[in-house]
Amino acid sequence: MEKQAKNRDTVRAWAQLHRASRVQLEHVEAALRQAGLPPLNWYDVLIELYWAEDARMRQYELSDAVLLPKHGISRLIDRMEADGVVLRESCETDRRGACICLTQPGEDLLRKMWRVYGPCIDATFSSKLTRAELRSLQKILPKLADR
Amino acid sequence: MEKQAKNRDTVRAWAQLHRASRVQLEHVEAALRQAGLPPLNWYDVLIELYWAEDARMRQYELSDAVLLPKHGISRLIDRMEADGVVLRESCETDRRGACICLTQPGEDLLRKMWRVYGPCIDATFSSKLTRAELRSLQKILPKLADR
DNA sequence: GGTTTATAGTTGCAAATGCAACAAAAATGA
DNA sequence: TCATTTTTGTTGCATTTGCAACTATAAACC
Repeated sequence: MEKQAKNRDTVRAWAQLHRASRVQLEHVEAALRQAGLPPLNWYDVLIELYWAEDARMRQYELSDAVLLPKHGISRLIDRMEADGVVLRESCETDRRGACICLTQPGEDLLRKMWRVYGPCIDATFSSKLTRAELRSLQKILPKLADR
Repeated sequence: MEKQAKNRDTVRAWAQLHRASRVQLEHVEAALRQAGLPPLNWYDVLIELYWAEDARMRQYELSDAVLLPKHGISRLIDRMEADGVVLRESCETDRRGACICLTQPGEDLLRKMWRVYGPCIDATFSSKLTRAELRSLQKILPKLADR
């Protein structure tokens, strides 16, 4: 189990990848919570909408962008809509689903979250890496990131 | 928001890190589920016990090793004990908690899971990286992995 | 057109997770 | 020794997630 000499390095890198991700995310989630802000996946949705044309996207697009299954998105949007940061607007070209729209309060929240999130990335991530290491990660990680 | 030119690369690497981890984990979890096996955190606990002296650990040690809060471990062990793969044995030197012991069925399950897990790492992880990239990750990621 | 298949999204129910409060034992320290 | 604080673990409750079944619309195929 994980002991064959030849795979050993591989498994170590694998484990480090997930540990690094978890550790980093824990920091951010803790910071957001402490600031009385919603969890990170709200940010993920908000920023996607912010980047999208007309600040609107279909749920299946969000689902793809933030790596959440469709029913996960459905309920996440329920909560966010109840909070007023997004809006479901009926879609003319496809009556099966709605367009999810970013509201002004949503954009405000996005900014408020970034003021906590951004510094957190600096403190726990970029400050621990050299420029070269950062570039290296940027080259390697995308290879592991497509589904 | 994430737009300042100077931080841009940083944020991209940050995002890739988490995306890579998520994508990879999804593959493994899906494979395990399809094989009718328990989720990955069972494996994490089992392998830690397997590596431990006398195949036994305290819950706080597991908590630290697998990055799960103590109440998370407590309940995870509940489930695993109910399944017979670990055992809570009273601890002589500290009557507050028990020692978690790996059972024979637990070791069997560990092997069964590895037969799915291992090949999965090859297929979705190592096969996408060169030796040099692997070494690079091994050097960089640990810097991001301590709490 | 009409039938079949695929896609988008919702919902019920069970399982897992997070948070806070709690209990009990151990360590600290006056 | 006795009171205080820390550590270890459990439990109740609310929130979130996962899975499967379902509805409704759209697309594809005769």
